[in-house]
Amino acid sequence: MDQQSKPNALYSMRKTPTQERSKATINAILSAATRVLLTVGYDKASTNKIAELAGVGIGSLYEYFPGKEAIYAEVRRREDLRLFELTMNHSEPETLTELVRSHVAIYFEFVRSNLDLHAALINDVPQFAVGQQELPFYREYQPWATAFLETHRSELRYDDNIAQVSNFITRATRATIDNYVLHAPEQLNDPLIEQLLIDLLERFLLND
Amino acid sequence: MDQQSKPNALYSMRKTPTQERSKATINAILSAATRVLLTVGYDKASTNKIAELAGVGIGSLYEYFPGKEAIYAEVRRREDLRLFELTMNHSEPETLTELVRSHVAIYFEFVRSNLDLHAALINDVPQFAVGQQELPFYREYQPWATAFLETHRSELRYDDNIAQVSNFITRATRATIDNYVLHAPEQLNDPLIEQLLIDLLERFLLND
DNA sequence: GAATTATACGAGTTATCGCTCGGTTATGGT
DNA sequence: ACCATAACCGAGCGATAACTCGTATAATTC
Repeated sequence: MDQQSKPNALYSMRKTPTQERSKATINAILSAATRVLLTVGYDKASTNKIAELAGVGIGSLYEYFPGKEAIYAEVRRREDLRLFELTMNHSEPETLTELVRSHVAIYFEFVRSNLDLHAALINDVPQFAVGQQELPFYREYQPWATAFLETHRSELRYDDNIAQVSNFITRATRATIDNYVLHAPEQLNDPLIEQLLIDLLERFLLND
Repeated sequence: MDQQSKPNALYSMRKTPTQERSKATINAILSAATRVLLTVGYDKASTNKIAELAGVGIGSLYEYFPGKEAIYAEVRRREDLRLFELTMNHSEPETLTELVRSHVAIYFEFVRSNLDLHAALINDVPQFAVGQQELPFYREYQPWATAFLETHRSELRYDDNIAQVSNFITRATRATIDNYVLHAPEQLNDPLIEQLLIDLLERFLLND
């Protein structure tokens, strides 16, 4: 009864900060964690190292995070949130073609703008699938995209199972680009790849 | 001059075994490593634990592997090789449609047959992209697939950049299925998903 | 069957890690 | 001005990790 029994206590924060300086501390920790990840990798990153680089006492680190997993879960969550906002703040697309093109382009630009970090997040940082709350992007974007497809039903080849189709193309898009980030980052600058992906999605979706 | 200066000494084996019993030892280590991965995860897997479960002295383990990374690189390599053999030992496809269908089906079956292991390999085990030799599948399958597409050029929508197109669809296929393995494993049993992927690829490739 | 080489072993050394705990310092409310 | 509490601190403990090295045993060679 004494210990916290939240289901995913391992991956969420401990205290919720109220004052400004504590938020600054948390940011310093997350920023240092990012730098450590890029220099020594997830495996050799330690809470001590992160705290030291952040200029923060190790005790303070444990005030806010139960461990290294939670820190990197938060780094990932914030990046994911950033992607979501980039995607949604863009001008509302009118047509399906517009949707596909702009969202693919946004994700390409997103990973290109900080390639090393995203490669490290995809490759090194475990995703704690079990018990962790879903990432913002999948949780928020998915219903939105499904609704969009619904309103464009007439143009679609698949007018059934729209939710699953929407899910499928979201996954395929992100997964394919992530694969290039990891295994062939140099090709991300080749416009052909982006063109191929857009083609792939349009041909699949559109009732030509 | 004394120390080995192989570029990727970290991820390859030390001694190459000649006798039968040493091969058995290596197999025991790899098998134990797999079991440890599935029970405690990559992070908490240790060489000591692996050796103990394998019924092998810790000294013996270090005769063959420079560390935990190398062990899991080898586990991954062998699984990848198995996939390659499954794919290539299948009856030679005649048409593009046949190629797409059978290879997609083979990969679906491959991951379904040992879901936990593949999820762990994808999620937990770093891929040591830098300095590590490419995996067998990508190295061997890719040229073969490209050649196949070349001989079916007439049916293709893209008759240019065939190598890149071949590369692209291979990556997209694997990446998409892997994404389901990680984030929505239950849907792998839904025939709709497999159908969507086949559709996606055929529409993209074929000059209808 | 002796010499050589390959294989196996595991106690022990060294390093680092995660994390606590007792305590100090800063902030905001009243 | 005072107090409650939020934030910060870091020495140090216990656990566990990676990895070595001297030694013992099995296999192979000639």
